[in-house]
Amino acid sequence: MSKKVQRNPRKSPTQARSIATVEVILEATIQVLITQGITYLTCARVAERAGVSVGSIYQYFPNKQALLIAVLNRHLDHVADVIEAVCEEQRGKSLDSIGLAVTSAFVAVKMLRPEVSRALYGLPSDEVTDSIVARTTGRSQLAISKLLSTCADARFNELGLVTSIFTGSLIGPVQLMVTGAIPIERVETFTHHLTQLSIGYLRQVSTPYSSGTE
Amino acid sequence: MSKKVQRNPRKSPTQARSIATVEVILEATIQVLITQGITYLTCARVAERAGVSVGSIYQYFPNKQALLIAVLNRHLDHVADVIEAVCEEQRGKSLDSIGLAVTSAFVAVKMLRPEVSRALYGLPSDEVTDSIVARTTGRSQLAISKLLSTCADARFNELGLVTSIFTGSLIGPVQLMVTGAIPIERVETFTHHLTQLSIGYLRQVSTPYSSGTE
Amino acid sequence: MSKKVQRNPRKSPTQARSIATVEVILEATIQVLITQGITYLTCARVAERAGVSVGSIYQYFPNKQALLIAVLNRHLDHVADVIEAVCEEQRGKSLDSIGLAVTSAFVAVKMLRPEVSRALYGLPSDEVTDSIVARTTGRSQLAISKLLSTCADARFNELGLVTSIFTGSLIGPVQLMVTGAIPIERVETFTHHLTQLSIGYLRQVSTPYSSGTE
Amino acid sequence: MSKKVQRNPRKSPTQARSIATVEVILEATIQVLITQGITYLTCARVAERAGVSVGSIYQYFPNKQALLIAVLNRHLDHVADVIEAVCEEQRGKSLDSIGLAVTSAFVAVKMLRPEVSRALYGLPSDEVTDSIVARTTGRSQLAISKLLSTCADARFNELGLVTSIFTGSLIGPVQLMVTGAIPIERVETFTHHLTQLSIGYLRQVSTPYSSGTE
DNA sequence: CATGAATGAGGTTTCATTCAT
DNA sequence: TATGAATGAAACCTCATTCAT
Repeated sequence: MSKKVQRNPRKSPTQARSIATVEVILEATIQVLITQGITYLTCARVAERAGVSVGSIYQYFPNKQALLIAVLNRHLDHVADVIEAVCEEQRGKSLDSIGLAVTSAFVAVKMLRPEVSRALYGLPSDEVTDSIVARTTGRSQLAISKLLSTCADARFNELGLVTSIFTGSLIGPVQLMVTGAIPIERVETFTHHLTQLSIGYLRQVSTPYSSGTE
Repeated sequence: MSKKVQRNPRKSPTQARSIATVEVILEATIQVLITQGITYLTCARVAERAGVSVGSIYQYFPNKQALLIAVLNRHLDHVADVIEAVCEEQRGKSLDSIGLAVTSAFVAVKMLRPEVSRALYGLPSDEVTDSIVARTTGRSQLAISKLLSTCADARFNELGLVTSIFTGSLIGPVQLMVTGAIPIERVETFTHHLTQLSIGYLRQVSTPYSSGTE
Repeated sequence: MSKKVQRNPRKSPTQARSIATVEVILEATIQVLITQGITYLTCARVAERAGVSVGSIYQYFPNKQALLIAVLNRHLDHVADVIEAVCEEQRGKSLDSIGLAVTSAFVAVKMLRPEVSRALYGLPSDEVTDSIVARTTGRSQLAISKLLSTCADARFNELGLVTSIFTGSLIGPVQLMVTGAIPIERVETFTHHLTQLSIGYLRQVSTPYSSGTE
Repeated sequence: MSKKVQRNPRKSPTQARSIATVEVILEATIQVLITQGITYLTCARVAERAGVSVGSIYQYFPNKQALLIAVLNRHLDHVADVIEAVCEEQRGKSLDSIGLAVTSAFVAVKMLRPEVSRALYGLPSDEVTDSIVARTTGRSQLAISKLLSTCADARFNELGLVTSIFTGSLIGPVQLMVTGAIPIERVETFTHHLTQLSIGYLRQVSTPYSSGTE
């Protein structure tokens, strides 16, 4: 962890066995993170959980941090992928439609494997993790920002700030849910409220607009 | 060195010095956290920064974890104190007043020393830190929940969920600001937007109500 | 060994206990080197031999290589010290006197603890050890070079080359003796021969010279 | 891939290829030694440099140490071969002729590939390498010793010691040259001086002798 | 009480060697 | 035979914690 920061996997896994091993290692990392926490995330434990030897970890990852980076990248890239997809799909739709779609998508993707989301939220921040978060958050915000500017029935000043607050406002509540502070059975109501939160906000900070007729 | 021949001090000087030392150590912990990050938070570094010996840390704290606990408790308790105070002050006021006051107070207290807030957000979560966060979040939510039920012009169903989402929705954006993702110079506009976010939400999920007529 | 090359001891040992510990560690390093060889020179073994814990080694040496560097520096600096001293003492003397004195001094200092000399000759060369050898060899050669130019009864062209070959010619035979290839009981005869070797050479490559009268 | 259908090769091609592979591996070992040093001499690096797989190394060498042994043996055996040859050729010649021939031969063979000589000088000594050095040095010394006893114009007491010092005195200066401490451009002058060194010595420790008269 | 030297468990990482394909 | 993925023993190094001074 740290000092010599190297980010690339040592060997690009070309063979089938290699790919499987990498997969197994990454999943084991997540499982250790979920069940024991970052404090107990050691190479030995990951290897044991993965059913491989420590050496195999180092065949594919230059150091322990690289494992975390890989896991985090995967998860957050997936989130950004989903957000980008929904943004693409919502181009030119109404404010209400956009608010609902983005909010639902975000909740859904984070609740797909809530323990994973939770474990990754709990990671200690450092320069590397921060930069990954910044990169993927950037992707989402860019997509959302572009989407908002295509909104059929609203125009936004302060587009950057609005996007930040919009996305930011989803994070906190979702964090409360993945950590169990809000009971998971209430996802439906929760999502409904969150949608109202975002739509309410977007309405407040936009000027209504009718594209064609008026 | 010399025999301790000191009588009748107002406060036991020992104790006064102790308190000062504890203070120095805690502040050093925060500084190391801010400047080097949790990865580099070692007892030796804290001692050096504090200008005391490692041994002295163990005079006042049973172990390293206790340092973090103390720092986190202090910070979050302070936040909860501020929230409780504002809740007390806002009893019976209007929804708009409450939304504005709570939001502003939260932003203000987190932005008092943004680097500290940032450093503490970045702490790895484990059972201990989670329980501290839960406890202090609980305090705030309880106060807010009670406050909302005194609101002069609105009534809330789902009070628990509303409180959770209300407070949760503040956390994300504030995190973006303390991490610098939203420029700090824009606190004013930011607070304004955040207020609109919360008030907008609270309106959506409440039923209007006029205390007088009925 | 290698990569992060750091050369300074972490802590300058000020207290008596510290100095003693450093001494014990250095001597243990030499002993392990002598009895087991560089292949088996591990921090654990040094610590065990020194009767301290591994941690104590790292209190005073940033890494394993630093241990070797310290030991090598000490030994070679001592050799250079001795050579410099004898050179000082021989200023202006005759070629025969100089040849005898320098040769004897070199043999004597290397044979003081032949096992140590042997162990250090056997160290794998790398950039760091090479630079230490270069530095201390440089000291000796500079001193000898200056000395030769004060010789009462001879003048040298090619002073640099002569100095190199003169000193170089001592190294090989001495190495044979410290490694046991030449029996140690024969030091006397050995030194005598070596003296003849050097004096013979110096005569061949110098022009006789009488300082005053002629 | 395709079935091996190859019949009646002159030499078993397998064997021919084997020999080539061994050669490639040994040369790769030398190259890694020269360019990276013993610290970085790993089987993986040798394999990469040789353009074969790690497994192939183990096809031909039982372990890593065997690689080094093979390389060292080859080099030092070649040196001994050359010395033996020159000794054979010089039988019965004069002291001057012998001194010149042996010295020149030694310098020449070590300077054939100075980087190789240098790299091998830098090997850490252990029982195995020491025994190889001892064996090959022994061969040279035996040859030289026999040669000296055939010298046309000189007789030596202490033949063993003289041989040791004679050969030993060549090693040091040559080491200075292969390491670059003496500039390589000066080989000519260097060899001349070294010859004077050895001849001078041999004269000093011998009694002149004229084969004819008695 | 304060100090900081000493400890050693535990984590990270390397790499010679094996073996299924 | 050749390959290179997998192994795991063993080395390095850190740092929370203790304790003699």
